[in-house]
Amino acid sequence: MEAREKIFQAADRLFSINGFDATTTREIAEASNTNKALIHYHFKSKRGLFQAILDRYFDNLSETLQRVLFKNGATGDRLAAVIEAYVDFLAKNRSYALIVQREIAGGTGRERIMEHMIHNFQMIITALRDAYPESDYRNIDAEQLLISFYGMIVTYFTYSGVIERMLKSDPLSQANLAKRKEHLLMMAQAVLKAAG
Amino acid sequence: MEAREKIFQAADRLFSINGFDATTTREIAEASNTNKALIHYHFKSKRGLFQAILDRYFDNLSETLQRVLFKNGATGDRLAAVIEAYVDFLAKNRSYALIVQREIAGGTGRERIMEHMIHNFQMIITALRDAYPESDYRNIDAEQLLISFYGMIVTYFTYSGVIERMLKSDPLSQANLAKRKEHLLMMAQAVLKAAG
Amino acid sequence: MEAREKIFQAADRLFSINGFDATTTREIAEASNTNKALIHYHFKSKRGLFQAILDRYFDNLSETLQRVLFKNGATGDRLAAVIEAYVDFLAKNRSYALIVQREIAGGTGRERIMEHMIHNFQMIITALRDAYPESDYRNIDAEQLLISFYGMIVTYFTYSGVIERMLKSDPLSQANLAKRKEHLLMMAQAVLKAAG
Amino acid sequence: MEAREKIFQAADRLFSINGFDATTTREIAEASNTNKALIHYHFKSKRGLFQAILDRYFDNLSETLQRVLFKNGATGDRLAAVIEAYVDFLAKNRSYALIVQREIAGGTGRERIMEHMIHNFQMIITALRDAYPESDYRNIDAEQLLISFYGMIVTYFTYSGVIERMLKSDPLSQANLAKRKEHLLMMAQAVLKAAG
DNA sequence: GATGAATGAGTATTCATTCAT
DNA sequence: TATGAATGAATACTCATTCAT
Repeated sequence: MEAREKIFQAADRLFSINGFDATTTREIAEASNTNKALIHYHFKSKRGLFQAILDRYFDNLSETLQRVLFKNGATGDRLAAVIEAYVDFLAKNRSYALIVQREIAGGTGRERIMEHMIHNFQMIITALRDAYPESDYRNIDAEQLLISFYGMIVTYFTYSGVIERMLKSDPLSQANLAKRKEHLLMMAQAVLKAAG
Repeated sequence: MEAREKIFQAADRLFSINGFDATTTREIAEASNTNKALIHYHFKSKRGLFQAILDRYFDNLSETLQRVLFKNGATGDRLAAVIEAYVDFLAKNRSYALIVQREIAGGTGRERIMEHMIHNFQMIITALRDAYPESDYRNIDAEQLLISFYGMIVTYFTYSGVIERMLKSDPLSQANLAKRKEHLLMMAQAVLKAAG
Repeated sequence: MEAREKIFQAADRLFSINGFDATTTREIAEASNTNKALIHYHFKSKRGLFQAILDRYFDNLSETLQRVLFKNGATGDRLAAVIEAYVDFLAKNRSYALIVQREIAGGTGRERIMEHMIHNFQMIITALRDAYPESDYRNIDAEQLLISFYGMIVTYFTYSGVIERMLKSDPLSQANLAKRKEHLLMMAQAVLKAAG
Repeated sequence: MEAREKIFQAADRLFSINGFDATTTREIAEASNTNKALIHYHFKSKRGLFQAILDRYFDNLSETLQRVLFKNGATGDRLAAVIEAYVDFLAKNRSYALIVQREIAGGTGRERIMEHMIHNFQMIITALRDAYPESDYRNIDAEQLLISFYGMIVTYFTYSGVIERMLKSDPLSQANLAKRKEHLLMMAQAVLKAAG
């Protein structure tokens, strides 16, 4: 593997475990078997490296969402598809949720993350609204619903440490992920039925 | 106000804004109109100060939950009461959610927070289960439900920056908080109805 | 015991073990079951406390030497008496040698110690010279001899850690001290005989 | 000169003058025309720098002793050779005696120094014993003799401040060093004669 | 691309000392 | 006498970044 990519991956892992501030360039250099100066050669600065990591995640996530959102289908189907896609994305990109969760709470990278976030959220809302005639689910407040489902999904990953102790098994195992998805879909059906 | 308490409050504010690592003892000393040495005199270390802040929050939260959980009432009523109490607690203690969210993602203080968290979660689950005869809501998976509602509630506060831009108004205003509560109660009713 | 004396003794012990710089007023306060402010009340400053300890030692040592030096007797007897008295003094005041050895090598207290030292040395030389007619031991260089015997005596105490490992028994036991004295007296006789 | 060596030499000088604790990294950085961070880059820590200095001294001393000890010759010649070599070493390495004297009295670095010391002492004893038939000097206690001569030699250097005032001339001048050596050799002859 | 050396600015922490009571 | 609280100055050490090769 190229040095640039080795640095990238070591940093991704360390940032997700210890956060941006608590991760040092020396640690990244050691973990990637390179040296501090090379990090600056490839990424200009520690923050530049961090941004590169975030950008890659957001590119992948946007792409994933777009692929899923603009298929035709009923509101319920679209909602289900987004839920599944989001869960799969977070399961595959373990570091993403941890990094974002920390950074959104405050920090230098907050603004950039918020922009991505808002962009994605609005894309989702547009897609969902687009799927149902105003008349059908007039009681549904799309923003509130989005926050709720986003919260339900993402919390499962950011609190996986706590959840592991509650469930007494790995929350990210195939079985437990399937169970979580099932629960989320049940929630979606329940709310649509109630609002219909 | 005593110096100890001035330090405590300044630190609480700064930690919640910038996180533990990005907050310096110099900043805390300046913000509290004291000096760095006094922080160590009263709290032994920067981390000791952080723990003192967390401990106070967890004491308050535990007390709040206990007051609300063990009133009599139907399952739905208890669930509604917990939701309201949690939202109120987070609204009153703005820093808490931000601090915990960051720390739970990883870092030196994670273990201690996780213990508190699990303790509270199990207390809630026990109280809810205790409220409904096994037969009534046999389809409800209490752990999944807890994660979901916890996620719905807490995300509203930790993502308040994003939400503010979506709603184009302050998510923590009385009006918006009331709206959020209403939504959460609607979700609770929907899921209970679906599972009943 | 009075607080003043408790501080004095705790400080004597700690200074001799770790040296002046490496001993903190907090340690002294804890070891003496008092508090830092009281040290300053009784001794003005950390250095004042140190000086008080040194002064007490030098007072005792001067007195001891004076008692022994100005008895009548032959040169050899006087030399033997000084050797014995010095060894006994160092054996009884374990901290003294350690403190002086460190301080004489350099440090803020050096000047004061050197003054005491020179005063004692000159007193000894005067007494020894006074004891023998210029003609008897005209080959003896009193200063050189003094340095030699002082070195032989004091090194046994300051290097007691090393010596313990060489002898495989406690250098400060009665038996070993007696052996050391015997050796020193043998050295004294040898040199006087050679110079006579 | 390289920065590493500049730091090394400045530190050697400062440690010998003021001791380990009273010497600050800032002083070392200034005296060596470098900066504090570079000290840690090259020596990991202040103590690491100190150890490096000690290690170099002990390497040189061991080598010096070995060169001198295992030449053939009578007991008296070997003793004389060791005395001369030791005096020359201390005269050339002014800092060594001061640093060791202080550290041997106690502190964090004591153990390491004691090990070197014991190693050298045992090497000397072995060499001396090896040089005389058991029968010749059966009254000589080699350990006591070693302590005595070590004390006579080293004290001349560690107390050079006091001695200067007594002699009223520089104890480290060529003339005074020669005089000291002469005295030490006289002592050696006297004791061998007495014990023979 | 890669790397050892170098650096200014910063960190948490500790210190002896003082003050008010 | 005794003590808890307070403080300015200092400490060892670490950091991200730059530079020369």
